[in-house]
Amino acid sequence: MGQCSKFQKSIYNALLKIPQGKVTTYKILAAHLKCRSSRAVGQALKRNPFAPQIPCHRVIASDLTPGGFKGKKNGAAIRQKLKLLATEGVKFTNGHLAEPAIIWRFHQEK
DNA sequence: CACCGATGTCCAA
DNA sequence: TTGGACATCGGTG
Repeated sequence: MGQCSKFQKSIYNALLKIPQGKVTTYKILAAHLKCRSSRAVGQALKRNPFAPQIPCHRVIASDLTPGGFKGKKNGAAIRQKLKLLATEGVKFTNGHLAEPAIIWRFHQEK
């Protein structure tokens, strides 16, 4: 972790607060970090050297599509992401999140 | 549906 | 120190 910037530490710390079975979005996460660019968050996650110990797979896009995983926006990596999420009880149907109600918003801390 | 600009951060030269 | 590249988003045509 010594190689990580404060920004990345904040991201990883926030990720660890997401309960199993819930997901958040790049935008929500960015807002929680007081960062106006969700893109910056996505780039940090791509660089995440600790996947999947740090649950970067619990972050999806705002339109409820899976987003990316392991640097890829589609392909085997995404299938693995969906599989991981399925293991945690998060289901996707027809390419989008089945139950938007499980989206984790940081405002309630529990 | 496709394109484009705004936005914060990281990395290589 | 600087210029491009991003696991994005929202607006617009």
